[in-house]
Amino acid sequence: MRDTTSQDALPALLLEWYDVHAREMPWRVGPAARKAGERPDPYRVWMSEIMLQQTTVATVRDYFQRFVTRWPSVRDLAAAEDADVMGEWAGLGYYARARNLLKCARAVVSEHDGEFPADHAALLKLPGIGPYTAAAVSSIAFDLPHTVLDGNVERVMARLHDIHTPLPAAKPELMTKAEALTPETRPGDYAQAVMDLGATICSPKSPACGICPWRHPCAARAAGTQNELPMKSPKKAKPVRHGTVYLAQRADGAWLLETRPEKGLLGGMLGWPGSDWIDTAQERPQGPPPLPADWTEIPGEVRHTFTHFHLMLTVLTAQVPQESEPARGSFVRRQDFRPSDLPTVMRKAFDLVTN
DNA sequence: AATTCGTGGGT
DNA sequence: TACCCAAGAAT
Repeated sequence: MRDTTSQDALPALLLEWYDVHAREMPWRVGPAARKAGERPDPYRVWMSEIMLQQTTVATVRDYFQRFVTRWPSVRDLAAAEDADVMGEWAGLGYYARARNLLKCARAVVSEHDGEFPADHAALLKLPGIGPYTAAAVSSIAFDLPHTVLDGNVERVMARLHDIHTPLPAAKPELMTKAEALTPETRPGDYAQAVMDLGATICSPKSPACGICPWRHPCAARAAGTQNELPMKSPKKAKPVRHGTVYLAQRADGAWLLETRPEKGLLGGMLGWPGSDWIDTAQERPQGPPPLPADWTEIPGEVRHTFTHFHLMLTVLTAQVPQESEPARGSFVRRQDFRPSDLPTVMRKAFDLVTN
């Protein structure tokens, strides 16, 4: 039997589902409380959206709690030291987000009197806020009818309309479809509802079509193509790169660390001095050590995969005298050093040396 | 417009 | 093991 659901009925169907099945999150005001007039704190909504970029909810929860506990307001965050914010972000990845997080907080204080603008265009101008996040903050925090297009919405729209154009080429078309469905009433709940649907029902693998509020109007389900959508352009293979890092410990126990340059991989993060990382060289790149010492190679190596390459790191370590003068980096006393301040690949090197 | 930018968990 | 995937932005 052909579906007779009107397109106009889709938002209401989804909101009805969301009223019952909304996921609970520390930054979210649930549908019942929102109906009672409660609004989420724009600072917390913004913080969560930045953290959630390409990152799972499960991973974000703990980071979010630590950040808002340590910096409860945008003014607190704007006043923070760069190194403290980068250290707290360590392990979450995509470190440009942390650098822009600080820039954005400071811009909100200096240019917007410490209040996030509700205006979509004004949000777009802030560091680290792109089309998705501007729509998410304006809709979720201010209940304005803007359309979020994230990976969930792309998948839901591709299936709902049985669109076979591969991503990312399909994005404009998917955005048009998503905009056509965005309601004027409860746009904030609707935005969160589509994403919840994509995360819990219309999942990438084995979607639970039988319990989906949109199962009747879904074109992919009718065609049986839901498991193949969305189509994606083939991705390139990852090359292997090699490098060397040097872990020097001073007589008093201090470790030799350096803050990486602002731009590029792991920009602004703490790390061990070392060589450049280069593609499959026959000989391992060693570079010059940060200071002359009796360097010992640690058996085994650090293997780590980034977004676009695999890395194999040789780890060298040395005990050096108290009066050492390194050519690079500076010694950090043990009580000032938390391994959790390191990005994961650097923490792996530390673990290899200390375990 | 194609690349660059992390990480952990699931399969 | 290897690949996929997650509330993308900047360049």
